Amino acid sequence: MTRTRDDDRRERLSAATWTVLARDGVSGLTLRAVAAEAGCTTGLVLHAFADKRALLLHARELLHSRGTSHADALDDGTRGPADVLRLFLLRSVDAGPGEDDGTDRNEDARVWLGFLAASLSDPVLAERHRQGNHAFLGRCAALIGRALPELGERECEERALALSATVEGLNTLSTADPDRYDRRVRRSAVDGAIRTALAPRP
Amino acid sequence: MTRTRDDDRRERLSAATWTVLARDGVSGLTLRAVAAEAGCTTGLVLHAFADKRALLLHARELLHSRGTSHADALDDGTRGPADVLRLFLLRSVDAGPGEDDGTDRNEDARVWLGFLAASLSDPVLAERHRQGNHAFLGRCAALIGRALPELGERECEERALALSATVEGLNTLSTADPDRYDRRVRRSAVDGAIRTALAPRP
DNA sequence: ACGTTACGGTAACACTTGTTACGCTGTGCT
DNA sequence: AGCACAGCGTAACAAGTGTTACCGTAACGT
Repeated sequence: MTRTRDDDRRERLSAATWTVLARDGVSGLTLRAVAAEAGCTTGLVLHAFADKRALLLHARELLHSRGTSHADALDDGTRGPADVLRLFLLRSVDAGPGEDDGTDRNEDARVWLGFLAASLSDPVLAERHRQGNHAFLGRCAALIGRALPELGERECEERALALSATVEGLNTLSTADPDRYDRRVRRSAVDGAIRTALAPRP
Repeated sequence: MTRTRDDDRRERLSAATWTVLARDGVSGLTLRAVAAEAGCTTGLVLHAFADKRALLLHARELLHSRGTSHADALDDGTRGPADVLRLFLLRSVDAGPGEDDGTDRNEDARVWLGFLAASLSDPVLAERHRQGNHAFLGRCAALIGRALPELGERECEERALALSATVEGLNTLSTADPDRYDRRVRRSAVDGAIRTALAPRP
C-alpha cells in the first residue's frame, strides 16, 4: 500500500545494480551499465537517486533488509535454536535446503564481495557493512546462547566470531573458485563449524 | 646478481601498487596514483610494464611468491608439522609472533581483498588467485597429513578447506571491521580452527 | 670531443566517467 | 478542450582514465 512507484523503480534499479556488480565487478559498475541493465537511461537513474553513491547505498540497504527478514522468518518458534542456526548459516553461504537446483550461480557471493570492495573507499558503505555484520554476530551469539545456556555471553560472542569467519571465508572463496568451493564443500564446512560452535564447554 | 635495474623498478612499482590499492581501493587504483606513490610519472610505469593489467599481474605475482618463500622458510625441519601449520596460518592473518607492534594496519588484508575484487572482472587475475589458493590448500593438507598420519588424503583436503575458509574470512572481515577482528580475535579463531583440524578421527 | 643510445618525462590522444541542463511527451485536472 | 505539470530521455559538460607519440638529456663508447 505504502509502496509507491518510486520505490518500485528504486528496487528495479537496485536489482540491476546487483546484476552488474556480480557480472562486471566494482570497476564495471557504472551508471550507464546499470541503466542499460534496467532498460532505461542514466537520466532515470539520477532522477530516482541523487547520485551514484545513493544508488549503491540503497542497493546495499535492500540486500541487508532482505537478509534479515528472511532470517527472522526462520526463527518462528517451530524450530530449536540449533536448527535455526544451521538453516541460517547454510542460507548465508547459498547452500540452504531447496537450493540444490543445477544453477550454482554464486551471484550473491559476488555481489557481497563487490560491495565489500566498494566499502574500501566509501566510509558510509563500510559503516553499513559493519552494522550488518554486527547484526549477524548478535543473531548467532543469541542462538548459541539459547542452545547452550551454560555458556557465558562472552563465550557466545567468541564462538559467533568464529562462525562469521567461516561463513565469510566460504563466500569469498566461492567467488574466486566456485568449482572447488561448491555447495557440498560449503555445507560440510558450515556443519563442521557449527559442531565446534555448539560443543559443550571443554 | 641476476637482479637488473628493471626488476628493481618493477618491484618498487609493485609496492606502490599495493599501497594505493590498500589506501584507495580498486576504483582508486589508477596509473597516475601508482606513479605518484612511486615518485615518478605514468611514462615510467608504462615503460616498465606493457599496460595496466601487466602491472597488476606482476604485483599479484610478487605477493604470491613472497608468501610462499616465507612459508617455505617456516618449514625448515626444526619444527613439528603442527607448529609449522600454526605459524603459517597466524602469519596468513597477519597475527604471527613478533607482529604485536602497535600499528595493526590491515594493509595486507586490504591488498588481498583488492586483488580479489579485481579478479572478479579479470580472468587472468582470477586464475592466478585460484593457483595461489590451490598451493595454500596443498600446504595445509600436507601438514595435516604429517601431523595425523592415520587420516586419509581426502580427509586432509577436507580439513584444509575448512582452514582456508577461516583464514580467508578473518582477512575479509578484518578489512571491514579491524577493531572487532583484531589480532587477539584472529589468533583465537585460528587456534580454534586448528584444534578441530588436528583433532583425531572421531 | 663527439655522436649514439637508452631512459624517463611531457603532452596529447581518444574515450569513459559522473553529473547537469534542457526539451519532449503524455497524463490528469478543470 | 486546453493547460499545467511531472516523468523521462537527450545531449552536453568537465574531469579523469589508459595509452601513445614525441622530445630532452645524460651517460657511454670510440
